[in-house]
Amino acid sequence: MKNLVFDYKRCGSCPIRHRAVCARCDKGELRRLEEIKYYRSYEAGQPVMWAGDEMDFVASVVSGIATLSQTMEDGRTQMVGLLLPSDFLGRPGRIIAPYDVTANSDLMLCCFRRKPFERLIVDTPHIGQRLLEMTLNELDAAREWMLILGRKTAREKIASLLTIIAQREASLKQTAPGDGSSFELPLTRESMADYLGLTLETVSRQISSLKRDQIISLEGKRKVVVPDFDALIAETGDDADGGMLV
Amino acid sequence: MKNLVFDYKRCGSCPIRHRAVCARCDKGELRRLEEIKYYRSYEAGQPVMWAGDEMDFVASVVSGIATLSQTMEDGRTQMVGLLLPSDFLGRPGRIIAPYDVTANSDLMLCCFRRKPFERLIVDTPHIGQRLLEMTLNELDAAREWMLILGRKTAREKIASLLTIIAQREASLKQTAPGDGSSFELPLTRESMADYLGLTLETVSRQISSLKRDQIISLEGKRKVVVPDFDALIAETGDDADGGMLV
DNA sequence: CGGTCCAGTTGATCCTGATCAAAGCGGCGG
DNA sequence: CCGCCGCTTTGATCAGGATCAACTGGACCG
Repeated sequence: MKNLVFDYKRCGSCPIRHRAVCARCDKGELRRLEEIKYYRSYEAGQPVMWAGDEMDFVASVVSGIATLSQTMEDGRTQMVGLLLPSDFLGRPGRIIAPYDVTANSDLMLCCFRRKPFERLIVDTPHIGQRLLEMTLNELDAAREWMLILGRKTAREKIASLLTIIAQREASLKQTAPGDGSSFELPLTRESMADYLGLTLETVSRQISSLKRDQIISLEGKRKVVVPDFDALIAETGDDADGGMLV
Repeated sequence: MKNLVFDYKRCGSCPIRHRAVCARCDKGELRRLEEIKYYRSYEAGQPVMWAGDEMDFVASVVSGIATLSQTMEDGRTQMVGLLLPSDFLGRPGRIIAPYDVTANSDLMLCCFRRKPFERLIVDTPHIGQRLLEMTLNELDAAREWMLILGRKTAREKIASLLTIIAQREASLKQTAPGDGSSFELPLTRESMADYLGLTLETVSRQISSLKRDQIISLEGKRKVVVPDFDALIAETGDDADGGMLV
């Protein structure tokens, strides 16, 4: 989750400053990337792929939000991944999508055709290493998320989610979230509920409660203002320095 | 989680048939592995490392059970990883342990010193690729686990855990779990509770309930017999073929 | 044999978050 | 302007699992 400072000079030819593949790529590698690259856009709510579909590309999120989720037969759903701009989607070496992927807002993907991308990984070990690093980061985030799902109260869950989003939005702008910081909530109440293993009513109530206790305030429905960031972190149940800063 | 058929012939010089590094290693690579390898054993209950410790090795589980877990300040704990024999522990490229690691039964690790192991990865791309594949498997397991934690009832959680353990034990023996199969439960009620985000009382009650409904029976405290495996799977809430078979 | 310890079981009660229901609030098209 | 729709908020009630507490049974030991 730690922010990667993109190497703009060296990555000039890659329009999205792709986290996985640009920072250390030479001219030839960038040319090969350009050759297998194309863009796709999706409207809010549109499915990108269903679990079980064949994946013919891997991709990087240029703008918008995508979610990974699992659904049970009776309709219960759990979000298992949240992809913000610069996040990576797809798994080299896997052909079948393991989860439903949905555009949660208007979404632009920078896609790379899977087969030649896999060849590129084999030829270019540092790309493989970067993918391993990113996958380990995702694994850490997933395990942090497991603690949230398994052991936190509804209020702590909401505070944790707000903290995570604030930190990720800040890291995209290369800053740290501080007092008075504000950010757009890119999720509906229902998506937040699917993220946290709650119902949308409980999400709404807990947000109202945090508002009542002056931990946050809302401008409109979606913009969140955090007057005292440490106060928000205190509500997550984590100790001040550990946990969420992965 | 799919079982890897070890290449015994080529890995003869690696006593543990290490999943990560043996299957495609040549003589020179195996020699380098031997040079940086050593064994460590731990008693049941003994900590292997704490979150925040410096890790000077990566390792493979030879025998016994290890768990990864996170603990909140007030003592609530969530298990985030369960390592059975042949599973891999550690993260090339990371120096600080992200979670507590505990020996949950007598445990034997085959360790590799971290620094030279990382060098070996750089020199030997197929090891890096194998690590990426294993990490993706762990990520899939973590996300399956998130669905369990976030959306399943206590009874479904227990059934899911039993299914997972049955499948992993079976895969170590290169078989598939079937009707009448039985296995050792390697976890106490409390560990099961930490795995599933429940209390140990609830775990005990749900196991009793499954016993009462003839879904399982127990021999002693730890040996579980499953007369009808499909009936157990039906209790997990997953559809028959998807989900758990990752 | 009795005593202690520990993992597990079972019971009674409580509380958090789910469920069911209704109403508020923009935004948008006619 | 109205009516409709999607999203959100709030209220009333319910229930699943947590909590607190007592008890069982086996292993170990003097």
